[in-house]
Amino acid sequence: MNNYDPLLLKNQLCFPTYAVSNKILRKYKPYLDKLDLTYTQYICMMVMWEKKEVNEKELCDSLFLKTNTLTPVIKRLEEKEYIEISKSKEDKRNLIITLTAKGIKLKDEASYIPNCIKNEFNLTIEEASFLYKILYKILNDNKEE
Amino acid sequence: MNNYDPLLLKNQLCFPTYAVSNKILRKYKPYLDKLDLTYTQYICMMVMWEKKEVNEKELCDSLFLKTNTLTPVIKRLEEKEYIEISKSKEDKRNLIITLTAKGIKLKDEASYIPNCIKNEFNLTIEEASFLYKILYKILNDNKEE
DNA sequence: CAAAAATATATCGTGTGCGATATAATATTG
DNA sequence: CAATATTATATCGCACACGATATATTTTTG
Repeated sequence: MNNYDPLLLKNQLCFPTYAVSNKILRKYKPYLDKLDLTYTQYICMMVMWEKKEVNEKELCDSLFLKTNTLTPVIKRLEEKEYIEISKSKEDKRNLIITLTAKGIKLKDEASYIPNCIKNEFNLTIEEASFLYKILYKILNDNKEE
Repeated sequence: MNNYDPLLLKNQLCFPTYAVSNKILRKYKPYLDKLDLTYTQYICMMVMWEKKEVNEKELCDSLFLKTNTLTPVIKRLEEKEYIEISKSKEDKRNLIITLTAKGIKLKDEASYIPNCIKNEFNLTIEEASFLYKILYKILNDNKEE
């Protein structure tokens, strides 16, 4: 009597997470295109707007990504002059990333985006806050790492 | 008194969705590597295990992806002989994708994966089922499309 | 204080995911 | 029934994300 098949797409929890993430990125794209930013560049800038100065490790930790992903991204942001990159004098392994004046200005141009995105989705406050809570529970759970 | 900044990473709902999706894909990778499958190939195979035969459009719709992503993926699955690709006779635009015997066998080899993945995450039944519900609400909501 | 371990970053190859665009086949419409 | 629109798929270039690996620097340890 046990017909439950865990390999059915509709019985998966991972798949809708992946599909929703893709859908969100597609929603962002037209807005970010106007600023000539990718989503990954955008979330890097969010960290920079908040911290003003970080090393690459801190940036990686904030975004749950690694240097093999972010090194090329911060190079592109440097080319666009939103950040500056330098080596730390105290610890020459560290890369110091600093927000530029142009980078600060970019925040104003991006400020309308969150509200636009919010309007693209029909979630109640309760749904949004539960979703937020559970996602961070997953993110901060380092079971078997 | 309004200090709420929507451009703070921690005030975003999109970011943890994206980060959790990445985290899930990283969890899958070692298991899927053993089968020489990527996650995208894996979810294609899930559709194939269920439907046995689909056209590319149905596959795209099932996975919320487009042909520019899936055409190369199904070519790789064909090279691995898990599926066969042919043109429909009734409508020559349609690509018919058929599960092979080798593809059917692969399901047995993959059957242990869902339980392994479940054990990597500490969610209660209630959390998982709420998360599932809300993710599909987002996926099936075609507001302004 | 020298050898070993740990840390921070860089580089490489692979496979997505994306919008834009092209093409061929079918359906619709005047 | 021919012109037009729609549909299904393919191709292109770009920017991730990923594990594996390499390198330089700092810290730890015997």
